Amino acid sequence: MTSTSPQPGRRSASMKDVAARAGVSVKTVSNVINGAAVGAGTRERVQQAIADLGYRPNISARNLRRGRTGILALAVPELDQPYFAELARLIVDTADEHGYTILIDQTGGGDRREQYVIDGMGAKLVDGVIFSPVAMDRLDIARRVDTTPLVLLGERVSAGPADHVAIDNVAAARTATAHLAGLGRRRIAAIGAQPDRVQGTSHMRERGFRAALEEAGLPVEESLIVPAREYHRRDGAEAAAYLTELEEPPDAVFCFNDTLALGAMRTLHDRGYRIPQDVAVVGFDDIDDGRYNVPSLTTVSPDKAGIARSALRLLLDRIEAIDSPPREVTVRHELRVRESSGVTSRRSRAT
Amino acid sequence: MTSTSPQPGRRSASMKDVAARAGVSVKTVSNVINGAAVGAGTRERVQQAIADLGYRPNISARNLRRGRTGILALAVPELDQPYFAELARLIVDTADEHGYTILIDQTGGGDRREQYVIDGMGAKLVDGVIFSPVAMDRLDIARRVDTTPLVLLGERVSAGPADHVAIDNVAAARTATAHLAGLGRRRIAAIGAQPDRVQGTSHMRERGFRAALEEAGLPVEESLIVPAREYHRRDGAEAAAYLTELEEPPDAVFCFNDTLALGAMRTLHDRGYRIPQDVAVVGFDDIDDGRYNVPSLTTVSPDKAGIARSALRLLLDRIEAIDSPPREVTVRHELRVRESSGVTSRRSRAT
DNA sequence: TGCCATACTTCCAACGATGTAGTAATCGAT
DNA sequence: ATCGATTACTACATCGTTGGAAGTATGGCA
Repeated sequence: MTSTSPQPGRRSASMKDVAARAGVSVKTVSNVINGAAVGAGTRERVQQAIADLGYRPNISARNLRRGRTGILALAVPELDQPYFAELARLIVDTADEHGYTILIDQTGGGDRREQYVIDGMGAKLVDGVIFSPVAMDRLDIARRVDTTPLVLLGERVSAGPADHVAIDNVAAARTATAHLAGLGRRRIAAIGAQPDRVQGTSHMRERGFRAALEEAGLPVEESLIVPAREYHRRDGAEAAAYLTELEEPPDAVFCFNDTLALGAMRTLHDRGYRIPQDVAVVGFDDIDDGRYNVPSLTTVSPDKAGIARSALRLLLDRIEAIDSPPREVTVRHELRVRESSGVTSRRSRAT
Repeated sequence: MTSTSPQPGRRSASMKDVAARAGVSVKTVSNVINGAAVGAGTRERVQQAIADLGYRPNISARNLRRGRTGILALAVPELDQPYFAELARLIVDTADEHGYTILIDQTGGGDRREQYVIDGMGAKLVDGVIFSPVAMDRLDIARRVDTTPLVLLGERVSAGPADHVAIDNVAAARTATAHLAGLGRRRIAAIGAQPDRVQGTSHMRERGFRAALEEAGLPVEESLIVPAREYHRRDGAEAAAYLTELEEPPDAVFCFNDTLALGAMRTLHDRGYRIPQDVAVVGFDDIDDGRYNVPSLTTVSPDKAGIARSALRLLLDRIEAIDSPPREVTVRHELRVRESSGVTSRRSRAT
């Protein structure tokens, strides 16, 4: 350690300072940093100078020159939805492996902020965007003029206008509902419909739900399909309250996500229903909460790590080859049967 | 809308293109964008050209010139810890109000990534950092040479080397423990100790716990103070398993965060303990999950919005006045008593 | 010894925006 | 009509970095 004080003034060291100290040209310093061919002795001296001065490259300048920033945006509606929090974690980690940093944008699911996202986030700041839309539909995205590479998450829009990663929501919802029907349940409710949206995840899950009922020979009773404005516990709790007040309450509920299910189970419990004996409950997303809840929650488990990996791969590919046709990736999912629709052994360990 | 096609080639429009189209100099375009004095007619023309070309400023270039980026980093250990997810949401929203964008860095609580954070995140990319440390202690932070403004979250280090926002963890833990003692509990356990750390949140909470026991005239039994490596549900579940296997299990547990508590409650339930009759449980953080859990979780509720606001204010102040002495902000907290330590009326609504 | 390939290194011009200095036009006051 | 002040704009240098062209040793080979 021959280090001297890192910097005399406020301004931090630039390549010029390093070059002066090492007695070489600026470009040579650049070459050392970028691993280009440099003589061993020179390299040594330059690295010493870098250490002495505490030099760190200025990203803005580098990006200006290179035309890219090394930053990718992840735009999700709400970070405190466990599903998005878990997904964000995986995406941040995966991006890190590829040398990218993730900038998280929280849209709140509103038009204005989502429009802002597909318009390229106000400035040339990110090299690409992974976007989980709520308000924007296929048309909005097809109309976009911005050229920032974009990957869509979650809403399965066939032959969409952009790269897209999703699970087969219809099939997943059908499996979940069929599971309930297979248990002998006959009045199966759904929580999480969003009738005001024409497309979107909720719509897919509702379609799968209806299809499964028909396949099982059960009537589709509209009063058992309960809308939920947001997908928070509160909304699930309210929907369940409504269901218990029906003349003939359901004996099973398929919730379009886990937080709805957790909220619903809370209300069901408060009103004296036993789960799963009186009402079986199935959720969607497989968040950590559901595993440890009492009772633990049966749920559709999407391959979140697979979503993160695929989204990043699509995005990085597009950054390199911007004109290739849009691709669709469907990630696998599976049904995890737990206590809320199965056995309730007291001593069963959470899975 | 007199807009023509946004861009012919791949390269997106720069100020030069806008200037050419509007028939003015580049600087005039810059002035229009930055709100400097420009004639009404000229402004009009320039704005039209901006719209026509779909021009958006290049952040890298602007930053290179201005020396700031408009980006703040938020470094937290894990995004899928609900506490951090909820906090991140608030911080993102608050920063947005101030015209800043938040770049989220997930440290995983490890040395390497945390060191990277206090070293300024590898390059001059962000204007400031809000950092919730796990591995780094006071000394590491005092030693840092990087000058990027830094605000620390969560770990109360008196007269620390940097701006700092926290709640009074000792007092909060004491209140929580006193609450349990006040219910007549005599064998009060704690989950979440981290003996290998000298400082940090866990340490503060343990101190408060011990203090409360002494004040209540209860013996401090070391076997009832259970460590937890991480603060996930799994760790809470394991710790609770250990506690139930003691000769004389506890009649109350204070968990150092809510996810530990939720995991612990799951195990307690599995092993036939009734909550709160057999074991009362108190958590820390007031995450949304705890409100809807069965039973709902008594917890220490820190003013998260206050933390977000204070952290941002401190950071923005420091960005402007880098040399002022470090400040400490203590945010208020309160105990939210719910079912896990109180009444368990079946029909009680979640709060 | 002379010539050339090889291996480093330097010089210069960008990247896109903004600050400073300077010029042209306009205005009011004399 | 003249001056100074003000306004509206332009030209140019600059931020820190990298790509490419050009330059300079070094060593090999005839």
